[in-house]
Amino acid sequence: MKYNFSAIEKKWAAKWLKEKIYEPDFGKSGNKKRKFYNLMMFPYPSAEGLHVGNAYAFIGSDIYGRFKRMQGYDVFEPMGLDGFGIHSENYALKIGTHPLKQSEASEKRFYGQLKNIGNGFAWDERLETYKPEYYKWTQWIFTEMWRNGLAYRKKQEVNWCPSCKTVLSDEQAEGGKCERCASEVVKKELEQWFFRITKYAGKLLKNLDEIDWSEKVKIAQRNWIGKSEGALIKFKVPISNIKNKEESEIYLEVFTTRPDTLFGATYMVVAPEHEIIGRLRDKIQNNKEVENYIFKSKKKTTEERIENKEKTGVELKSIKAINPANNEEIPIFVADYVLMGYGTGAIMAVPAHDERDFEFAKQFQLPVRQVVAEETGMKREKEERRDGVFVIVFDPNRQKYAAGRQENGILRLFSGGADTGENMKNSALRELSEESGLYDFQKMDEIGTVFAHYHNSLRNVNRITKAVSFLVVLKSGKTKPVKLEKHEKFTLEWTTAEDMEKNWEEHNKEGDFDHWIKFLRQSVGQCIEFGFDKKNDPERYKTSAYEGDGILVNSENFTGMDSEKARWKITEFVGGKKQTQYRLRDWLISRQRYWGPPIPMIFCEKCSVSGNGEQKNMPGWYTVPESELPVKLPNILNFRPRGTGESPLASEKKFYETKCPACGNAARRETDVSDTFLDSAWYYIGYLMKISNFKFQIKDSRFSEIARQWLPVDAYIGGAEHSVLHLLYVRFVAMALKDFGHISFEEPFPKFRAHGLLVKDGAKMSKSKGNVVNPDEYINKFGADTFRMYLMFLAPFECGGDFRDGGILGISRFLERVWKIGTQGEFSDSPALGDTEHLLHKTVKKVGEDVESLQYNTAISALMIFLNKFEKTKNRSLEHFRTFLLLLAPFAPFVAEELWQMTLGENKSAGFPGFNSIHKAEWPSYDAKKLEADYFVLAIQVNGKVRDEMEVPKNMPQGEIEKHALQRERILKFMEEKKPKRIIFVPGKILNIVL
RNA sequence: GCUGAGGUGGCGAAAUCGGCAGACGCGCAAGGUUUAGAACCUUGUGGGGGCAACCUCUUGGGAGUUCAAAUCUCCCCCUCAGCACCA
Repeated sequence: MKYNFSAIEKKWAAKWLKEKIYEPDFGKSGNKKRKFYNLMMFPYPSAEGLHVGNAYAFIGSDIYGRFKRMQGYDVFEPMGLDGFGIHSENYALKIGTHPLKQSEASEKRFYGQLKNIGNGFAWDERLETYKPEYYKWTQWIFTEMWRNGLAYRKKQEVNWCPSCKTVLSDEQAEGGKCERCASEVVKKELEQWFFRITKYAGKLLKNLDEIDWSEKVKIAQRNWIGKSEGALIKFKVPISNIKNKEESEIYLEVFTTRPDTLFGATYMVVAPEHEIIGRLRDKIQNNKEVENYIFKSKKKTTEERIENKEKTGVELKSIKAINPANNEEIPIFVADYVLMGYGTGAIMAVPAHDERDFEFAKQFQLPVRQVVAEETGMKREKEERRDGVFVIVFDPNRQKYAAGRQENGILRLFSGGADTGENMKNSALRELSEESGLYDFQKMDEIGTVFAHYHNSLRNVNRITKAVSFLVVLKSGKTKPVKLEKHEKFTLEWTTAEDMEKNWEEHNKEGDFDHWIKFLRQSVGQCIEFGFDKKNDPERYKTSAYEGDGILVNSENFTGMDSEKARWKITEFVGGKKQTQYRLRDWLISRQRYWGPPIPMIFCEKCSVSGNGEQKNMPGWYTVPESELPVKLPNILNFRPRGTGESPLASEKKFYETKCPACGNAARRETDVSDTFLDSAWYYIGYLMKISNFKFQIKDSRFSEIARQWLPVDAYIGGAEHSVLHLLYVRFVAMALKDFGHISFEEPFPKFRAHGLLVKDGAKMSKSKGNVVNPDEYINKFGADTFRMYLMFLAPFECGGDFRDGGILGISRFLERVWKIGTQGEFSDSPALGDTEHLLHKTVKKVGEDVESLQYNTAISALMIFLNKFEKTKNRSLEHFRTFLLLLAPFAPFVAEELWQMTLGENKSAGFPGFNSIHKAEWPSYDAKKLEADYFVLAIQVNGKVRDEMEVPKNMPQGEIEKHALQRERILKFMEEKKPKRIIFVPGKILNIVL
């Protein structure tokens, strides 16, 4: 009999559907099985048909579901179409049809394809997000958000996609490109609807620690939420010549994570959109220049901002701010490296300890004041506290640096203890002259301070030195006689920066020279910037800000304090307050498009004027009463996006004209539709409502009983590309619904796994490359079973795989062989057990464990290994084969079912009522005692190299094994008559004889 | 630049509480079968050396720990993915 996969697949698909073997036993009495909600991300029907990437994800998820079903769970594996939204609409526009008509075609096409991949879908519960009975509840969720203060309208600069002609959320405009069509996103000021997802930022972040998700998705969400802790600090901006006294006390508030660096704040920066600019317009001397700058920076596209990171800005002349720490007057700039959307839109700039501020300060020649000193070297016990100055000397004529060469070859910097009361600078110069004889200087600069831990070998003591460094540039190389103390034995030497660094690095045990290396590098950097050093590479010796923690300097009473401790102390000192800031912004929910659920809101002009409305701060706005939901999307002909910032519905008088629910006067419906991601933010609940064709309501007690039984989802599998889109929104909506009292859980997916990306010949599949795999083609040619197994055999499911045509033949051969052995193979009444039995038990264990951890590739390999052995077995056991079929069933459901039924034999009438599908059969178990054979092959090593192998009975004691091993000819040869020094024995694996 | 993942035969990949590297499959080669081809079956298949038994080298590169390293530690190189002035 030939393996006719298409006939087999057709037959069983129909039978399974008829017998409803994949329909769970919802809420029926007597259902004692544990439930298992196995969910996969439903597709959006935007293109020609089901993408092979979808098929890959669905098959991988289905294998897990089938495994769970065989383990005795009542598995619910629903499927539907996410057909509302821009992607489906864009596709309809592209091929020139109406989205409504297109959706009918897509349904046919997608469901047809989905039925061919061999998944155990519960088809009765399928749903489509664009059906009114579904989007009624999408709209209801919007009204609930509104009623609970989580939906609001606000005018704000938003992301606008000129190609899709609509606004986008931050999540959908990552990297300045539209998530859908990859067009450049521009900024536009528009009034829009938002969901207050930021209210849940803390919970969204915190719960991540408790849910079992792929780590990379958790990391992506953590980064996106972007928590940082810091302080809000107010800077006074004194304004003179103002008559109104209140007006003269203006404050500029900043958010900072480093209040400990406040004494180093030498200027401030506000974002171009900051309100203070408009407010002080008259007071800004150069307001024309400022306005010009603001205009230019607004015109910059995101791409320009990313590509050209050079800092630009303009000072707000004639107004100043007061640093509250030291009452110093500091300038204020407007610069677009400060973003309005984060913190307060204004910063205190600490160029010494922030890389961006440092860059800006260099460009505008603003003072850089160090206030945190790094600790270098290694902390030791019993350290002597010292103060010291260190000098780096550069001679522009020689283009070389000076150091003292000690007798032990180590170069040292000219240095000395800083005597109390003596001016640091003078002390440094005095030491330099005494030790080197140099005296003719043209420039001297303080480089910086560090706290250096090191061991002083001369005196054999450990030290912690507050080390201040200076750079001295010579006018000439003239010298006078040196005055050295007894212990100072060294001579002046001119050397290159590179040699000096190399010298220290060679001797740099435990970081003893770290501070000198740091001083040198910063000094060379300065010398290059001043134009003295013309030889060294500016890139290599680039100066930079120190952003780490350390010990405070130049900070009045806080000097000497740990920077971490000083954060809160200084905040307190200046009357600031602690603040937790998130990067996450509110979810922009409205879209100026046609194909989506109309936002169910009504605006009444009259109520707005008189200040009436459902929400105090938003007069004139009313929700559509629940009894009137859904607000149906009208079937209009002119559905093309306008690009005016308004939806096509805004031209439909019949649609938008309505009456105010409060006062009864003429009012206008909202004409924007909601974001597609809201449709998919609750679909896992929708599948359960579909049981009653949406007659259950989310608030319904009958529904909550079903929901209690079936939610949350037990296993969710999908693509990592939705890490911060769908997967964040869906968690937020669940949290909100829980707080409103509609559901009892706050995390909808306690377990989520991201599958890998399927590529073709090493490249991402894309239409432009023409390397898109059409699943139908392969299913027609090889059958769904082969196709499924091939996809899963490529690589670990969570890594993705590379689709190469050649490999599919391997699986095709494998299933042909399974078929052959099942239909033509002879089974014995008195089967030989032995090795085959051991291997079978091993295979049951391996396949079960691998499927549980989604390592399908190695599970399939184990099945192949078993088949290879089974083919060679003489008296085959039918029971063995049928156990093998059970293991194969999740991967190749059709052929496994066919052979299972075929080999049922007399069991066919063994009292099973109805249809006894393999997919409802029990997953086999293994006997731990039968996992191992009675003997094993031991590798014998001599000095770690394998030299021989020996068959050893399972229970032979170590002593006896050694005795045998040491008698073997090959081993004796490699031992060369030496005595073993040590023998290492790893049971079942290795015996290593060390000579 | 930052973060995450990764680098193993001609290819997809196995092996990670350190214990025989390359399982399984593709491809390739030889043989069988066939009028011929396809399909199928058998055997072989990391590199170098040797008629052979066998020896030797090999997990991106370099050092280290160990009886033993793809696996642990340090340094460096490369690839992919995500983020990108987040104060």
